[in-house]
Amino acid sequence: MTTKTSELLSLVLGRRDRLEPEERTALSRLSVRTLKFSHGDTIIPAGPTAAESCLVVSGMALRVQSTWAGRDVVSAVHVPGDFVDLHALVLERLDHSVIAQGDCKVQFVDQQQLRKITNDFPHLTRLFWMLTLIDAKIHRAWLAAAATLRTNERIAHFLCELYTRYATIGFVKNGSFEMPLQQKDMERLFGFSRSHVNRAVQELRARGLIDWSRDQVTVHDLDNLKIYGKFDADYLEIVSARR
Amino acid sequence: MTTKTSELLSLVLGRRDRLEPEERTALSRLSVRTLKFSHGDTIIPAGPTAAESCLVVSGMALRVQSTWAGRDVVSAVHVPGDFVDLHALVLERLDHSVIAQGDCKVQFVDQQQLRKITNDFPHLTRLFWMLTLIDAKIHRAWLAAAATLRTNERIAHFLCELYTRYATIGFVKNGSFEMPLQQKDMERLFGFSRSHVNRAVQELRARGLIDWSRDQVTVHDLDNLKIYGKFDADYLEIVSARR
DNA sequence: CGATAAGTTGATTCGCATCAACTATTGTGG
DNA sequence: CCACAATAGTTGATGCGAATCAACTTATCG
Repeated sequence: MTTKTSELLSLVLGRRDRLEPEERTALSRLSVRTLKFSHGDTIIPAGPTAAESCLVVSGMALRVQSTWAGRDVVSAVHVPGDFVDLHALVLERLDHSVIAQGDCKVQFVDQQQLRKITNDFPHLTRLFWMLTLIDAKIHRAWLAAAATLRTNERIAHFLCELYTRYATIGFVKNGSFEMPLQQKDMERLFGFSRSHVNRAVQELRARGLIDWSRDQVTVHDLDNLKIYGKFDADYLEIVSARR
Repeated sequence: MTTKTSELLSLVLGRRDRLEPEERTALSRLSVRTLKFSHGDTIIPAGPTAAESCLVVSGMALRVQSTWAGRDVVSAVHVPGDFVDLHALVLERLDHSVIAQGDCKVQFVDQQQLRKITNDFPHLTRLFWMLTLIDAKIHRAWLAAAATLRTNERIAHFLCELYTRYATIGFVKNGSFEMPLQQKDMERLFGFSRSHVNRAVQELRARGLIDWSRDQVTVHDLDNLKIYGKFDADYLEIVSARR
């Protein structure tokens, strides 16, 4: 199933910078395959890089590192509009798998065509590059959080991040968003145990900051959640600029 | 002090891919300023991105996140040959400062000129991109380590990484390398307390894996250090390929 | 409506922070 | 060059945060 369009891509890049008409045309000429995955499916396996890069259309995709210890660790979460394995365009081996978290629709873009864009459109290339750099910023924010925050704060921080990312794509309604991750998944995200996560969540609830039922998170008091989780949205680079 | 050469840059990129003569020429035409810093100096401040990117020539540079909590966290260490803030070329705000760890020599490269390279040399651009992607891989490896390893293992893992990175630039002699970081610095790296780090180091010593005196680390048993620290060098992408 | 999975609660154990000496090393000025 | 100061490393005691194990309750789904 190959459709001749990638509106989504123009939209995503257009949020961060102005696109020239010919750039939009080039993007729309990319042939994409759209596939659906269900919970737990491997979208891209670790190892030698694939021939396609993928873009999340709906649902959530996780980057899962299989550590030597046998435990899986989630190193990134991706929401609609995120280009997940764009870096595979330049790297030889993927250090992680991409896994569907819940139902997930994904557009695959041929790497040859992307590479051609990097040959012909320097400005677009910089924007692609930027997307991977924002991922790196998020990694660093997580690292800083891991080194300085305790469970409760860490979870608050993460929820602020998700809230912000969902808000920019219009997925937050009345302070609530659909939550593809459950409490038990926090284990693979941060290495915290299930019961401990649960107690942390209860603490956040008790403070009147959030509610978190199975598949729905409601933020009651964003300002204080940010303070509690020591969250500063700067790192998400949600600004438009000439790049 | 502006010298008209950047041998180092050709060397660094040339390790990961074959460079065309005209690419080498373009790199060597970059004007660089070389500056020296001493321990604790700020090489690049956080905030609005600077007009230059920098390349470590000698010594060590750290990326330091100033978290909301007031505590500093090191999110990356950089050794000679590393392009530290290349990502500033595309981003608007730097999320961290770059700080000298011990004496440190750095080459500054003008961003305008780098940007021009991204306009004219797609292949070089992909290689620059790759450098930032390797940084991201290291971030992810650290995240996985943070979620799964305990102090002792974590330090072993980090020493394996440093060993490997130093080895590729010929800084390891008889299993020893000069260590710009002291035990007390591990606190800012991982969030571990000084005494706990110390006990971990002693454990590694007792196991006959390493020695770590003030400014020198000696790896006695690399194989077992890797096993102990669950280290797999794959993520450092020390391979040459067409990119 | 029973089966399964997610969430919740409690008890126990252990890793790591913290605080507080103390020792060894490096650096400094007289 | 030595004496002293400052810093890094080491050791011990104590308390807390988080893992672990086990039971139990609540949701979800066939």
